[in-house]
Amino acid sequence: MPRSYHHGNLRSTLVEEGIRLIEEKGVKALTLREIGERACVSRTAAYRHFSDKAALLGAISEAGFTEFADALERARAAAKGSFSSRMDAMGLAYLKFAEEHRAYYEVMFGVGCDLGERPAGGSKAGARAFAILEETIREGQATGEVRAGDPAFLAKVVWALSHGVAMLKLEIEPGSKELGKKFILAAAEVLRTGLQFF
Amino acid sequence: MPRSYHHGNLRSTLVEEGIRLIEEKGVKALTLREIGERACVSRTAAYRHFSDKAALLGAISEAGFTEFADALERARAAAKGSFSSRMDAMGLAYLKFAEEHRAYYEVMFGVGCDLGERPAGGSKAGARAFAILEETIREGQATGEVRAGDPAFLAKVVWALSHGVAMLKLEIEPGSKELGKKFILAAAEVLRTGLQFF
DNA sequence: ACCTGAACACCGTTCAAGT
DNA sequence: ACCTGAACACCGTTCAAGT
Repeated sequence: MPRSYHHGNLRSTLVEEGIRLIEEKGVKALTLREIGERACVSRTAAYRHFSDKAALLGAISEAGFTEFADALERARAAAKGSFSSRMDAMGLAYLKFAEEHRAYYEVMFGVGCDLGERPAGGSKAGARAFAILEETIREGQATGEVRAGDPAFLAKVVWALSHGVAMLKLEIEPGSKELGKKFILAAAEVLRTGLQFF
Repeated sequence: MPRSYHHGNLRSTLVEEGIRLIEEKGVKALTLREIGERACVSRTAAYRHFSDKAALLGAISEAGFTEFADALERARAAAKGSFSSRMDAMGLAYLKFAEEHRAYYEVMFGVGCDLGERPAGGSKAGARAFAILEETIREGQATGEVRAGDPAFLAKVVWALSHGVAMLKLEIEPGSKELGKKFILAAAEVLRTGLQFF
């Protein structure tokens, strides 16, 4: 049906078109004017649903964290073995997400913009992703594969290391799939073996 | 002396004023117009010395990497003991730099802009910083504190992990000095103990 | 060779006005 | 309640013109 004067679900449409645009042309090309045009709406219509361009970016970031948390959860569920196999699977899923959804990842982690939305703080889905990681570490502690200690702190270190590998892969060695895999496996091994010595 | 019509060293002045501006108001406030104004020059004068705004950002990034490499070198020279003490010192210096020169760090690693200049690729001082890290790892291998293997690859992993910790500190837990120290020491320990198991 | 000033094609954002 | 259109204050960049 042809859309009426009142769009109905403009908010979600703007987020979807924003994501599509960002994936096609990058963060810098993400302009309220073009998002509006793609949504067949005036370039100022977004201000009825978002206080700001930063707020729209925040919504896009939140959608990204939702997909991200889902990807981590799927990887963890698929690897039904030991702590180490789950860590490997989640690490590879992390890198794969950062590779395949570079634009998402950039918005989520503030690369290319300086919005207020932060990875762990403020994002509901980001907190969910973090909880998945924390739970995995807790399991590793239960089986004795990870030393005792605050799981939240250990999860933060793991996240930081994963982020570093993803960024290095993205910014220093783009395009090299094999090297990326080698990196994440090496980091996973460091985490596995190293965590016991904290 | 009052400056004449021909500035003389406009290029370096623009870089310096750019750095000052970015440290004061952040990456987003870095505009060619205000840089020009601060340098007491027209807003288009920069185009005589830089092809682009991205080129000026590249020069700022290069200056940042020079300071960064110097900081790492000082930390390494000051810690004249074992591999582990050097790793700790360099790790803390890394985090300190990211904290105290947030703006620099953001430009250097593409947070807040999408310029072509990349950490290891393209930056001369960045390559120097990397070489310092690689050399330290080489020494660790010589004394048996680090397992054998391609030092460049190990250095990349270490860099990635350090970057991750710095970013996490910057974006997830800003302001907490103690937590940051705890992080970098934990990561350093992971690296130390984990590197032997690669 | 180096710098300026006006001009152009973009932005985000505001606000009175339309439906 | 939701959307539009004109307007405003910004950008980066180009280019003929000045020194």
